[in-house]
Amino acid sequence: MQTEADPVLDTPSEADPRAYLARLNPEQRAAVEHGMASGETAGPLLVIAGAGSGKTNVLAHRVAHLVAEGADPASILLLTFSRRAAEEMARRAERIVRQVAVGRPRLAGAKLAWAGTFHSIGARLLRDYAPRIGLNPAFTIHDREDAADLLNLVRHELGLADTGKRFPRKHTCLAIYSAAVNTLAPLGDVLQKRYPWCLDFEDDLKRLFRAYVEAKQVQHVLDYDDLLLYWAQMAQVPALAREIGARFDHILVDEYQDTNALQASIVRALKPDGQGVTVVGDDAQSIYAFRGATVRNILDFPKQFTPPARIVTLERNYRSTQPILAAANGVIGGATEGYGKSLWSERESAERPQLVSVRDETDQAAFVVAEVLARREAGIALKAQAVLFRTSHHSATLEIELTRRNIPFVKFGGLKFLEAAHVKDMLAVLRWIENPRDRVAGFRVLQLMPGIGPKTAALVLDQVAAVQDVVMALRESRVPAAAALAWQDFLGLVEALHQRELPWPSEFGTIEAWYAPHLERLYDDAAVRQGDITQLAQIARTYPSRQRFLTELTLDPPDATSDEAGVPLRDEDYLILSTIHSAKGQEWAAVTLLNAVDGCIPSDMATGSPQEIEEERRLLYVAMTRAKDHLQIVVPQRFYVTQQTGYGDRHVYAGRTRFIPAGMANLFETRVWPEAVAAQAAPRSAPPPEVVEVLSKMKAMWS
DNA sequence: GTTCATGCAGTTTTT
DNA sequence: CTGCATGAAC
Repeated sequence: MQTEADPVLDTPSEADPRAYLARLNPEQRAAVEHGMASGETAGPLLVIAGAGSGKTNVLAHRVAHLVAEGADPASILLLTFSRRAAEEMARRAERIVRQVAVGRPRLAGAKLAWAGTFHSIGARLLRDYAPRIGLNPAFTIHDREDAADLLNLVRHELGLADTGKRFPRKHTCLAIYSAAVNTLAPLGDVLQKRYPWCLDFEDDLKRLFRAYVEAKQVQHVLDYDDLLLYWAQMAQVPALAREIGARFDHILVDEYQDTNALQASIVRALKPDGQGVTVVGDDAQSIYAFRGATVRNILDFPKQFTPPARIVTLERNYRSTQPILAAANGVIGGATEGYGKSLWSERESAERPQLVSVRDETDQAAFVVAEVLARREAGIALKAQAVLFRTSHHSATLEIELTRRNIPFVKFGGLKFLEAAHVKDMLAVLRWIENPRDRVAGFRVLQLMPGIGPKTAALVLDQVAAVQDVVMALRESRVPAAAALAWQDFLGLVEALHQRELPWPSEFGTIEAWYAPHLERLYDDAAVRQGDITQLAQIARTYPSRQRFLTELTLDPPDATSDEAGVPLRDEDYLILSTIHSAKGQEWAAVTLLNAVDGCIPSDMATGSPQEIEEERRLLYVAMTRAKDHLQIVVPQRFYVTQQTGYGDRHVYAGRTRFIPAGMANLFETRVWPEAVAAQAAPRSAPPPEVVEVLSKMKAMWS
């Protein structure tokens, strides 16, 4: 995995303790030193950091500089978009501080205690302050699937499932709920704007959400949105806001363009005058509106304060060649609103980005494989190459081809390890032990046993919910005769776990042993799944406690999947496949973008409003600006319609993405692949027959 | 009450 | 292709 360039690593430690500042360009240095001249106070600061402009580096330097100049590292709150970004930032800042620390023991062991995502910091603060706001500090956290399951349970209890009309599905309900919470908008507005087909259900949805909130509270469960919402509510209480605000002298927020109204309100509540607040972002890279993020946060940030926040703009790009930037600037140039800026680079190159026409997705996959291998021959490791796409399934054909050709790859985005049923089973057991009121977890665990279905499970859970002593309640529960044997086994497990006979992580093994026969019975491919559980056990061992394991795994799940072989070893070379969203903040020597056609980018799911289309434009911009030296944009001419039998040839023709109109063609080198076939231009009715490697096999027989 | 077979509908991006 | 609801058989 490549991340943004890290000049710190390349520079030997110097004699001058502030030599690190000399490595920065004037704008970067202004951002790093803002508000730190003697007698000055650090007012609010907005850093508009174009793609590849050394944003991570500037933030890390600013944190380091703060510490070097006397700030307490424990009083610095660093909010990032992913935990990976937080770790990277902390690592760099601590490294710079160590360089300065010679003869200053206070600095030597400086650790950034409060660096993380909004959600993980929220979880930590809420555990701290839980007693003060009537929350149980042992709350468990529901991921999206769990939250949807709970909504579903509540929906059935309210009888909304059988109204005759088709009620929105559980994931849709959750999406609506989440949108309302994160944008701080009334339900009616959300429905009107984003879910007009659900308008008829407004009253039912309100009822559902009220019951959902109540259920979460009774069960001591928080969902993702609650981590922000409760934090924000806490910050609305003046005394608590002062107390929490005072813990942090400095608040720095990365990727500010992708924060939502709720997150902005938290920062504002903690630091109403903006003192000590630094936000960094790039409005041109705002790609999370679907999650409630609003580019208004960054556009309106300066004028929230009097006097307004200072703005520093970083336009010098250290990543890409000038021709790549020219093309990216061209794409974003069509945007309607934003902080005007134009990236420039001193990295000259004669190579323009390529626009490659291929016949269909099969040819696209073949093209990518050929080019990737050619570049590897030329000395560019697979890890330094990435294939990006708008939606997870766009890479399906390519994945098959890569597997067939034995080319290792890791895919980011899309299906998650934690969504596999057997992994969820194991986690549900742990969560239910941690929090016996967690009904979704209990419901799942109980139904693992043969003879126990929804009715019995619900009855048992009712009994457990009513009392303090869970083990006792379970022992007294009656289960059908068919389940008797499994039930005794289960009681043994629960008793052992509740008495904390086994310290973490050895209790994981106990649960694994209990689960093994159920796994065997429930799934045909138990062996493969057992492998995942072993992997989960490995992960479990790296956490100090069950609670930390559950919390951090939920908030920061492993995000890469490859094929069944599991994630390749660290020292192996592998190609990167990633959704554009998951590629944020990263860079590669060579980037190939798939399916650059209307319908894919912009996704035909997202052409409803001009704002949505603009977000798709920025998505293309983000993809293009990940490339350092080589950029290829592939345009398949037609797509075969899926779900037809055999060699059916129903297909649709697609046009090149509207964000690269004909007028921009001079910014690219246009190519057709494969070249020879283009000359014949013979239309075909079926995908090309696969060429079987017979010749080499013949030879191999005798070697 | 549980489990299994059948049919129908939906289908992006993620903390 | 998958998830979800429904109804029949255990």
